[in-house]
Amino acid sequence: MRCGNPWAHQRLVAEGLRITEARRIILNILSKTSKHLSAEDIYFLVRGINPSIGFATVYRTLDLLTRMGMVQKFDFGDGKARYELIEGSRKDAHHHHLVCTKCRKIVNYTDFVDEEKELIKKTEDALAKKHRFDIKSHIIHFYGLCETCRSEDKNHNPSLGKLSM
Amino acid sequence: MRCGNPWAHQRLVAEGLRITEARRIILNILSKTSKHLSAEDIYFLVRGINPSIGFATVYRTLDLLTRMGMVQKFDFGDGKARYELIEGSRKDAHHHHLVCTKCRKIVNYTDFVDEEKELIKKTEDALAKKHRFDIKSHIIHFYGLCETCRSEDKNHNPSLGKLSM
DNA sequence: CCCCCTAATGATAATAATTCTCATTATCAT
DNA sequence: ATGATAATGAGAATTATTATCATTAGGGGG
Ligand SMILES: [Mn+2]
Ligand SMILES: [Mn+2]
Ligand SMILES: [Zn+2]
Ligand SMILES: [Zn+2]
Repeated sequence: MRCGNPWAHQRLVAEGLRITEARRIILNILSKTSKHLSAEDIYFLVRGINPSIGFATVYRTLDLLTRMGMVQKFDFGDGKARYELIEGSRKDAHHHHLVCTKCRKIVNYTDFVDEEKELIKKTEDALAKKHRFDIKSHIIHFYGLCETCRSEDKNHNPSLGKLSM
Repeated sequence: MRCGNPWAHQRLVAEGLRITEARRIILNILSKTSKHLSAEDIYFLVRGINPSIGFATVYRTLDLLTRMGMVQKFDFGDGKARYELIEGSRKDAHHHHLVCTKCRKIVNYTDFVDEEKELIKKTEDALAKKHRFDIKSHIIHFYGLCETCRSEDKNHNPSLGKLSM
């Protein structure tokens, strides 16, 4: 059972879980992208490789990997969840997000993580002590308008746009 | 048209929107709590005050207030959105969240915002410049186990619990 | 205070994402 | 290779949220 991802393979085996084709394919897809794929996105990519794999299995697998802590599930404000493999499998490190509220573009950023990392760590420790939490992870999202959407807005901007119902 | 919230009242009027009973009630509910209410939670509270108000109006109002920037919509990982009034109406300031992934308890924290605020600001500025974004808001969530859930876990913890499918 | 325009609403149907069910299949320890 | 059973595929079911549309009520002008 050749698997492109020895790290992920081991984690599954360590939990007594089986290495199935669906899991292999999904892990491969996730490890090859830095995009933020929805379950449906992943389903279509999976079915391009093996059309016999079902949608439910994609959901089940994403949920499993999320519960195992190998995948992080995000909500960026459109109706659907997005998934991303966590460091350990892909080599690029933990990062935060910049989200355009208009066109839904998502930017991963790892800049400034030096200072940021330090403060996050400090905050985590202090919060853990103060609120008696065992902190496992965090999510940091900045929301705004990307360059494109910002300039588009400058033109036709009647106060606040279509706000009424 | 007495309204418990002059600030909110003005914002609505300024946009040419009507001050309806549903809006008044919902704004009042939101301004009286620091909980993280779902649309359904709010619907039941609303109907305790005026049972003739419909669920759709609750959704519409929450969406309107969110688009106006008076309410922030959150996803804490359970299937439903949660809503919180933004500073300006309630007097307590912007805050971040600590979420227990087991019992779903949510803690608002405003501790450490001094250092945090500074870094957030710095990060925002740097990101705005680097990625040409006009940043409007951010969300910071820490996930982990609260004290209760942590100690419960210590007892019966077969490796990783019910992980399989 | 009354009228009128129309934004806003209530009831309910419709959507869309996600989860569940159950018969069948495939993984893997033996 | 075989058996126990974890995992799957297909599709039904569930659930949160949104759309539709006839009716109501907010509020400016008289
Ligand atoms: Mn990312
Ligand atoms: Mn909060
Ligand atoms: Zn954009
Ligand atoms: Zn807890």
